[in-house]
Amino acid sequence: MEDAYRPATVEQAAQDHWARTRCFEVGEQSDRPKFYCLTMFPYPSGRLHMGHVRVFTISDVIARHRRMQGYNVLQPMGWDAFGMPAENAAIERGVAPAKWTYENIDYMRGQLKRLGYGYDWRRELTTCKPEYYRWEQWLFTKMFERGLVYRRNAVVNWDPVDQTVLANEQVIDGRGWRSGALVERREIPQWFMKITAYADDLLEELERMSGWPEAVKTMQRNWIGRSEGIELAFDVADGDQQLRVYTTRPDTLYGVTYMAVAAEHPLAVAAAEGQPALQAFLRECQQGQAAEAALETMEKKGMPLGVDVIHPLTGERLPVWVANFVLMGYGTGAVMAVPGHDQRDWEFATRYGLPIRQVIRPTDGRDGDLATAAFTDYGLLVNSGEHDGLDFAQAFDALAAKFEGEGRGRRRVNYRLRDWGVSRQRYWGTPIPIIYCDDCGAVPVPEADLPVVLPEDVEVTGSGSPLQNMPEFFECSCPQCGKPARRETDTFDTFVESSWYFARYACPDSDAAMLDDRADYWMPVDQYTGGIEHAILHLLYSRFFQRVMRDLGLSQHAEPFSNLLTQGMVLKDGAKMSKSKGNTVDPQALVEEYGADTVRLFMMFAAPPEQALEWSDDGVQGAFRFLRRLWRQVAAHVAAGPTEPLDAAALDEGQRSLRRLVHQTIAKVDDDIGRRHSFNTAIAAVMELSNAVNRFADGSPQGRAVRHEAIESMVLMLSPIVPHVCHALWQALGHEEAVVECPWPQVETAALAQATVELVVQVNGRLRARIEVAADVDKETALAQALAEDNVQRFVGAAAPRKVIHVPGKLLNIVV
RNA sequence: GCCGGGAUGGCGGAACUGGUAGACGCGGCGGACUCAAAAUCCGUUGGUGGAGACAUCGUGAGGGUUCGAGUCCCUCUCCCGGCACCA
Repeated sequence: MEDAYRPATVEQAAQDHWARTRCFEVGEQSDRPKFYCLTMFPYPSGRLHMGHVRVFTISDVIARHRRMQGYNVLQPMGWDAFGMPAENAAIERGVAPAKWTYENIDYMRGQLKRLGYGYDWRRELTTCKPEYYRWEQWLFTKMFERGLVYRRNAVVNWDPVDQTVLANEQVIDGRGWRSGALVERREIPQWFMKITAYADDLLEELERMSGWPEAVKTMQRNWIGRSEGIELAFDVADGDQQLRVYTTRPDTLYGVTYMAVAAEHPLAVAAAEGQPALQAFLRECQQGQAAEAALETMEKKGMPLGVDVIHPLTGERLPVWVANFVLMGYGTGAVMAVPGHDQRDWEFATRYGLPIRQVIRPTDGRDGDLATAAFTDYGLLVNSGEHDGLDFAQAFDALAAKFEGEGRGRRRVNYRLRDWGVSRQRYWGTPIPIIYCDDCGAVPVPEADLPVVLPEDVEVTGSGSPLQNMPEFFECSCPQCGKPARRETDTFDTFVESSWYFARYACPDSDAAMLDDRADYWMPVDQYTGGIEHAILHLLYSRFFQRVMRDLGLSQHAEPFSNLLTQGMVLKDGAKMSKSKGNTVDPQALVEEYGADTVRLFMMFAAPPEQALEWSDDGVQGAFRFLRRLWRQVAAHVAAGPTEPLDAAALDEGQRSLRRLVHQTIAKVDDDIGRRHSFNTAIAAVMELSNAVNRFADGSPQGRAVRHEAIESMVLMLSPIVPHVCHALWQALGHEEAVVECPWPQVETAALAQATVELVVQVNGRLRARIEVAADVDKETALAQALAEDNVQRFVGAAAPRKVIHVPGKLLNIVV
């Protein structure tokens, strides 16, 4: 064995071994239980960044640990290859998106291999290839047949100068990123997937998903936003029209003092005819961005339409206002305003001098003063005629029954979740397989004509999609009647590709079907790891697609991911690493300087996976130093010659003590990696063991046997984290079999036994002494021994203890 | 604005189910080795007082529950993620 640790040669040798033995290529014939370990696949942006290294290392450690525990582990890798950056590169540098993407993939694949991840590369997926997206197009046509997709108008960010649709991130301070023009909201026809048809199922199943973090489940619950309320029609005065609204607070109905409608609402459009001031305001409402955060934070403005509605209970006339915060696309495009009991309505009413009426009285003695804010809690009805004195539930039932009897309203479950708009007016994406025929309407492309291939040789200008200028792409004939027709030039949202790739890894080469039997063997994913930023959209869309695939008979499973780990970001100087901030650290340079193992070790040691990780160059040095120390430790042990077998019964106190630590550490590391995913504490525990071995000076035959067990255990325990150096060290320890094929070390319970333990002694909850007691000591004995301590006596004094709390094996608290 | 999360020494973090605050690592300081430096090794390292034993303060801020709170509850501050066309 070499004296010095040389990562470059060590890592090359280990990677050659894995490639030669193809040990990460797995099939479905196995007597081991399956374990499917997956990370969110990367966008091929050009080079790996530290965030990638972090998430892939987390997953690789889990996969290698499971493998040692005897599972048939699948860990695949692929590329989420469609998306805007490729178009941006095309605009800026004139390189075709396809060429740019494939070159990035080639480079990044090399980087992944250099980092030593245990992937089954035969299953690599690239979503911009027709073999992949044809099945996505196929699924869309099946959803079309089942009525799960439809077309309607929806709002986009419109750049009036570049004449193009902008993504939210391309709008900076309300202006187009390239033109600088003020962005407008514009409605265009788009395709939608009916995720709302699964809203209740997606919501309810969360209750049973014990392997997901509570925070993610809470966010999804709130996103789906199930509410129970009443849909109610107000009669428009002086006419036969009705204004429909939905409310979850029918108990506040007597407090309605005005109505608010969206600028696009028919009532507003009709009222604006011949009223230039109102028309100007409606135009103003269409300015600004489509993003909800922008809408919610903008100044709330409105104007009266000069139209009244009749209050269905009091017969009072209520003015209808148009307001910029009410959106036509959500709900009915109209809301009833209760300024006394809704804060946004309160602010609007205060601004425009509209009446504020109290109709709910607090039940806990508060005054509920409406002069400073709305009172939004539940309470008892007042100023509500015959309904005075009812509580929320009673008022809800009474009013629902009344309106249902009159045919004016009905109880309704409503969701905040909206259907998924999948149309994008972009080039670099999966073509939507639809043909528009003047006679037959929107017709899905027949299965035999799939895939609709995206032309790769195009010129991207940044103004609209190149597909719109390519007759050879969009000119076609109607599949139904054969007449000349026009192909859809919009492409899919890239979230569509990432909503089913996890299942496709099971059968990436299947050209007869989207999924086959192999998907049922591997699915669901046992461990899914990715960024918390995907907590809602990607994970909800994937849950939706998995259900659609189940309902089409492609899978038996409703849920795609059994266990979810959401990892934090990698920061430097407290900020997310980004080119614009100039605070990036290139993984490639570090791998070249220290080796992959050092980078992996630092990543796993610096922070628990869910938390943000603060980058530290010194910390990387420390990780490298530890590996070098480990190397020397093994080298010194090996150089001292072979050891004799361990005889557990013949050990002295010092030997038993080190051996106890070995088995305690195995138990802790197994739990830390396998259950808690607390890799940083697992590494700390092995470091402590390594320090203890260094201090252990016993050169006797049994002393060396104990040290041998400790060192072999350390190498096995570290091998999921730093697999290359452990591959070399395991060989140096004289093993024929590679460490990657070794089972996880077993805890020997007998080695954990301990005759005495340290007990912390507190007086009135404050630490005053530590005593050594028998492991099974009773309370009285422990108390007597504690009272014999000088420092305990000082604080207890002559008084008799009022109360004694004994936590066996931990603490004794004397209360005086 | 709404939803979710976070805040512990000089720094990254540990404390898993309410029971020893600061494991492990980095950095600092002192020492050994060396002509010297690097590397390595040993010791030490939250603040204050004390020679020490030890005492006392201390987990973003303020309050509360408890024999005991970093951990539970209430109020607040700041930071991060998401908000449906970034991925």
